[in-house]
Amino acid sequence: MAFKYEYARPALTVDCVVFGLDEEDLKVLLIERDLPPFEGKWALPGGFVRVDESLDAAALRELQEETGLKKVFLEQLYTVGDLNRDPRERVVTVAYYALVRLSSHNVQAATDARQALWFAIEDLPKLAFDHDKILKLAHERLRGKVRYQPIGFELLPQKFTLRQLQHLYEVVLDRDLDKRNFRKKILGMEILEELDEVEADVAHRAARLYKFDRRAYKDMTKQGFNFEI
Amino acid sequence: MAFKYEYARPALTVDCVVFGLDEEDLKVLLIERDLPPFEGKWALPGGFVRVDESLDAAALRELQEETGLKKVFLEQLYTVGDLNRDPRERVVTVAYYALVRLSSHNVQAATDARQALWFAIEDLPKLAFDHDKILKLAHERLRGKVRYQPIGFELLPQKFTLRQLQHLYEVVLDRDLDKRNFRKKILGMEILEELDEVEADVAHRAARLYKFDRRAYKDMTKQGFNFEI
DNA sequence: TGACTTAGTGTCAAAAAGACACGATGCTTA
DNA sequence: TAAGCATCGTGTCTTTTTGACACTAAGTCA
Repeated sequence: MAFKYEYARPALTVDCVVFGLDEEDLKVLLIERDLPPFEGKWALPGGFVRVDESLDAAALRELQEETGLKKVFLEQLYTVGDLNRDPRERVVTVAYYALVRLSSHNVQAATDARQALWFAIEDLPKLAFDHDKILKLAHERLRGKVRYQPIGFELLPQKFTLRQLQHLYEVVLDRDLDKRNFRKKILGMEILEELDEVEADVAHRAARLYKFDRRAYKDMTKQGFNFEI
Repeated sequence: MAFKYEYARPALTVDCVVFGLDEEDLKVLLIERDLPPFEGKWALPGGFVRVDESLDAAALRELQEETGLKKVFLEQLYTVGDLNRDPRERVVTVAYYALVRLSSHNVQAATDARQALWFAIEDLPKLAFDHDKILKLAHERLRGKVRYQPIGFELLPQKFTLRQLQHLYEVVLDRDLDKRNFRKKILGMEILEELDEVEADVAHRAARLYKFDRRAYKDMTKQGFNFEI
């Protein structure tokens, strides 16, 4: 007990809502807690912020420690500080959300976690603390933001088909999109680079692959372009 | 020094970017600090979060203590936790932004503040800590959010003319809007209640007054309506 | 009562969104 | 190796939305 303060201080943590996408669903990565409180319960990966690391660094570190994920897209979501959200003491948590390419990451439980598993967002277990609220908030943020910022690409492989891209928006926005209108719109933006490659290992005509052209996008935003699906 | 912890903890504060609108400009409320660090410098109103109050409550309390403002529209903005943002020690701050009806509030400096003053957002003094970054972030958030959430009304008196409403958007979005198109659009939403009253004390034909019909807006959002300017 | 200031109003053209269907391609399998 | 199957890739037309644009009406002031 080496650290003493004149006034009581809340503990400070970070928690991450990690989204991934497969052929079917939008998924969220949860860990099974290995320590009390809520031992054995599912929860968002997260943990205490060290006094000598930034909030972003803490989120990245906890993600890696508890799930093995590195170098993911990460953005701050909201800070939750209700009085009794943790049974031990006052804990304020800075929530983040992350987007990962599901296919290219193997998750692996580690520190403080028995296991880390992907859950379809439509089929979640009960969560520890107020993590269900945080998750809901993250889902709403994702749904809102994906429409006017090109963050959806973070959920896809670097090379993707227009079908995959459309599927992404259909899953996240939870509504069907018209194929021809979608293609017209997204290609009209000129932020996709058309590759001389088609998808492999499909039992039908293979679709062309595209890449998100981040440079073109940045240049265009400087000239007032607004991404919008 | 009665509070002891096993690990060092960052201090936790809240800071508020308070926006107001007058006939000319978008303004921000700043306080002149009465204590070190940055004594005598301008800063955002804010202060330490008590261990037994929620973050929102802390923001409201600090606003009232330092500026006299009560019952304002308040929304969380972002949490900043860079390592050396405070010269004393590690301080993490949860930033809020607030919108007030400038005409109907008298601000008054109190605890920890020599004075509280409104500054035009185009003409700000140098600020303490990293408050300039927070303010910029708040300004961007306001500009973005005002277009798709009806929060602008918080900056106007309860009864306002369409001219005032248009002026609000012109100031916040920093571009001119066409009078007829603006009126067509906003009246077409059916979220304004037309009053049997006109503005008073003007040296020309008086304009009709309107009220934001919050109930109609809520009903409509449930049916999928999306506010957008 | 005339000058001044702002209120309040509609049309038309351009652009964007949205509905809609079929031949081409490439793999599978009988 | 031909027929079947699944998905790819494409264009037109209608409706809706956006945006440009100017004058008369009302009320105040000198």
